[in-house]
Amino acid sequence: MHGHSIGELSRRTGVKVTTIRYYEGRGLLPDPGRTDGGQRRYGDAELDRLSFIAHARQLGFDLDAIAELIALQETPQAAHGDAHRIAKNRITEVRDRIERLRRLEVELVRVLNACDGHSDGQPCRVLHALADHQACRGEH
Amino acid sequence: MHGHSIGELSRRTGVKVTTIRYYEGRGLLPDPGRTDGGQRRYGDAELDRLSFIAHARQLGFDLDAIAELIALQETPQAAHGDAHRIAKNRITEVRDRIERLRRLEVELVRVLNACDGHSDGQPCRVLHALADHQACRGEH
DNA sequence: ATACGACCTACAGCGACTGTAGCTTCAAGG
DNA sequence: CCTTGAAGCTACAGTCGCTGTAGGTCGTAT
Repeated sequence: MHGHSIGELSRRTGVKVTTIRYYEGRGLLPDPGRTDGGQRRYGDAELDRLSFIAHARQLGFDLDAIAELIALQETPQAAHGDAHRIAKNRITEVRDRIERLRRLEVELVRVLNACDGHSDGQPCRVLHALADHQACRGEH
Repeated sequence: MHGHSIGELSRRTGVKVTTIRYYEGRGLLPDPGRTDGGQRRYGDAELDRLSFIAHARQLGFDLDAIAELIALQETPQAAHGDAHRIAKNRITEVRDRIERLRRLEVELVRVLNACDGHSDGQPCRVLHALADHQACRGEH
């Protein structure tokens, strides 16, 4: 038997078996060869491509962006502009997300500090602070 | 006619009409009164609760956590511990997320810098850098 | 009385998987 | 060669938090 089984690909890339099949359904992986019994057998090219996908996913690219990047890989010349654009978009997204999360953190700390945790019998002021949107005007 | 229509609640809270009905289905809002014709009519208590939910959602609490916070509001005494725990968990989540995004940003910049964008005819090195998981060991 | 916007229910779809049910196949040990 | 058990197969439902659609009804102003 030559070729890697789907389980072996899974072990080597950390991508779950069901997810690999899902990627195939989405067109990110080609229909691999099959054994007589109908089980998938992969070559090293598929392993490389799956590693690429896994890494790009960890970097937060969505599957459409990854499909586009794969298409660029297949036409190596003149792909710089597109690849750079996709990567730059992603960096911008990440920076925006960080900025928003930082403001969130500030406000969550404010909410938590609204109550000292000791005024027994009184409603917790955290709950009140959560209801109060006035205090965080412009933060989100 | 007394009571607010669902559209009025929507306008006042910024929560879409369909979303308000969805919250009702999820048990976050009570079954409100209805007109003879079957349209929902809300009081101020529902408006307040919806504002609470909207604000908590903006802070990234999931609907289960919000349901728990609402339950705490209804039993004001001794709710401090729970409310603080939920809020602290959220802060921890947000900080983790920021940390991971920061590492992501560093690596995305590395990926983008892998190619100067000018070596025409050669495959773009951004694509290679995306495939190469070795260079970012331990980063994610 | 009519027009028209707002409302109603019920259900399908999104993204990126995950989990389940109920099978079949492969590879190793006896 | 035969059995066993892990690994594989398909197909479809469920996750989360909505959003959108279809096809109808209601409320209010003129």
